[in-house]
Amino acid sequence: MLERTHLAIIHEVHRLGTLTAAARALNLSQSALSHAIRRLEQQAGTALLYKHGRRLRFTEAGHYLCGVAERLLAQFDHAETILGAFAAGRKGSLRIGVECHPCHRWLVRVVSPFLARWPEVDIDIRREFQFSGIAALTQHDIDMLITPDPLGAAGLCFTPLFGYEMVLVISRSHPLATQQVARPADLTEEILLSYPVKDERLDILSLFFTPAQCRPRGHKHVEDTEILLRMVAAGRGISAIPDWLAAEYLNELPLSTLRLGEHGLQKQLYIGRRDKDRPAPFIHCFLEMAKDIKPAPPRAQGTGAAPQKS
Amino acid sequence: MLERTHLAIIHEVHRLGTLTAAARALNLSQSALSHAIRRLEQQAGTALLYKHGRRLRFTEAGHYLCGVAERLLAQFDHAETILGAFAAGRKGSLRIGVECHPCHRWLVRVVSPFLARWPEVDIDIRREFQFSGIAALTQHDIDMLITPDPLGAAGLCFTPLFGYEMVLVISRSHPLATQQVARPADLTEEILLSYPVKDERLDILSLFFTPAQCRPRGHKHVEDTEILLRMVAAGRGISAIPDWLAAEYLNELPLSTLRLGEHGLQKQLYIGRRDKDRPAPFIHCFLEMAKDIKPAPPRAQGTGAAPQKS
DNA sequence: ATATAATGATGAATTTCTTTCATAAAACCG
DNA sequence: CGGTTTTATGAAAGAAATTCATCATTATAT
Repeated sequence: MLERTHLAIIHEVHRLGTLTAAARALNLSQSALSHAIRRLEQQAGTALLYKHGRRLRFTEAGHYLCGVAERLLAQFDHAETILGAFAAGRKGSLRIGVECHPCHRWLVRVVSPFLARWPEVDIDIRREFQFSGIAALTQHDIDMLITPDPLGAAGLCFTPLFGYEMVLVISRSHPLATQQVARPADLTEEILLSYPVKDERLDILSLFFTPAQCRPRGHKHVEDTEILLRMVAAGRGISAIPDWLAAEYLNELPLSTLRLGEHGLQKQLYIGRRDKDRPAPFIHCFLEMAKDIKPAPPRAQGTGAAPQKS
Repeated sequence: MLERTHLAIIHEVHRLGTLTAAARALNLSQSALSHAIRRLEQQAGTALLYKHGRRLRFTEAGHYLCGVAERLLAQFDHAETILGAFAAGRKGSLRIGVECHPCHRWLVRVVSPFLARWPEVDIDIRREFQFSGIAALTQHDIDMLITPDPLGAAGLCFTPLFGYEMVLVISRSHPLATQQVARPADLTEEILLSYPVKDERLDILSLFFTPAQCRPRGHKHVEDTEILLRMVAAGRGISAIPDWLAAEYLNELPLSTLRLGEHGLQKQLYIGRRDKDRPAPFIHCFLEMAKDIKPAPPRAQGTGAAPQKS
């Protein structure tokens, strides 16, 4: 079997001209190389070197192997370099699961500086999970999960990122626009617009309507935040989004925000990872950077995570 | 050090899913693979596999190595195939030295069928040598030498190919054209046209003029046979070429041929090779094919090697 | 020419590395 | 739960590579 060591020997003999020099370069004895070449020749069934004077010359087969050696050794070296980058934690991939649809804009602001700092790390953001984000994290389908619902699961740990309040957004021309607080009973004739997520994962349903044992008249899924809010502004429905996201659009669109119930629908965003396996350094770094970046965009600095009253 | 065996193990584990199956495929025990992977991981400084249930899954680094393995193993396999072709004597290169300028046309007729029969053998024909063809053969610069002058040298053996006679070619309108035999003294006013070869390698000089202690009036070098003979036909000079080569042109050009001296200048073409190293099968084959093909071209079949009388 | 240095080849002894064996631990399945 | 499948591990055995000592050959210098 042709091995890497054989290629290394062939290569050094070619480079340095003599067995003795090649042996020095490889930290081996001349005898070791001589034996190794002889073994290889026997296995290959063909001579690779022949004596010319007291030097060695390559046969055709040997010359061919020389070329192979040069190419393959370079690939081995490269592979080991990359492996070293993996080992040093410089290289890797970070698969981030996001169970919080409107978080996209915030996430982009975390990811950009991260990618600059870790040029060898690939980021992959996933929003769809076969079962749940928690399961995906446990099963190594993702490496981090950003979620407002840190369901306890063995081997996972969650770090809080920031608190926020889910607020109701309605058109500024809506009859309720003058109110501060919305109650479920006020909204039974409305069309609810939401991201395309299962009902049980919509807080406005599970934490607002369902406890009051009522539902909105209709429910439509909208993928894009911008479109969703334009539909709300046009009076085509109502929606519930984080306060900081609403703040971004209040100047641009004719919208009003109302608190959902007496105390508001307070939420907290968490970032979770597997506790068991010692995380790569860049995972730690991502966590730190995520904690530092608040949801408010730069132009609205100072708004912070404080609930936004309508 | 990353070795081929490591790549093979990684590859099989990836292909078959379990260590046990991979071990079967590699004719090793499951334990051997487990130890080998563990050693590799320690050297690399990073995990490559981790347990998921009772199966194994690849880490990112492991996945990367998987890709490397696929590429490199294919290259190893290919290299071994080629090496096998070298060993079996199917592949190689045949560097043929030719010390007989006019032999080119004959050589082409040997090489063509040879190349068809040995598709993996490269042929290289060389006419220029640093010192001599014999030296080139001895020093492994060429593998075979076609020469009319088989100077004995240790470790070489020569096989006769065919005999021929060097004949004088002159214009049909030359005063001597009616003669059968030319003598040196008849030609002292002529211009000798020859291939660009050192004087001592020109038989007409060393074996015809010099013994008679005379020389032609002039001597010019011409590279191409066709041009050389057209110049002769035009009365611009005389030349000496093999009888079989002259025969090819007698119908096309107004030439006459004369015997050089009483008994003619009889020559024999030999093919030489190094005796010491057991030759590759295709070298043997080339030798056999060369022996079978006579200098007369197909359209003049039957002329054979018999000396051609003018 | 002859001595000297350089180089490769070789066989036996040694060392190192790999592989196996036996067994444990964990996980899946009915 | 018990049986089966799968990986992990330590010790022993086996295989393979390496070294040591030495010889043969060739080139170089005296």
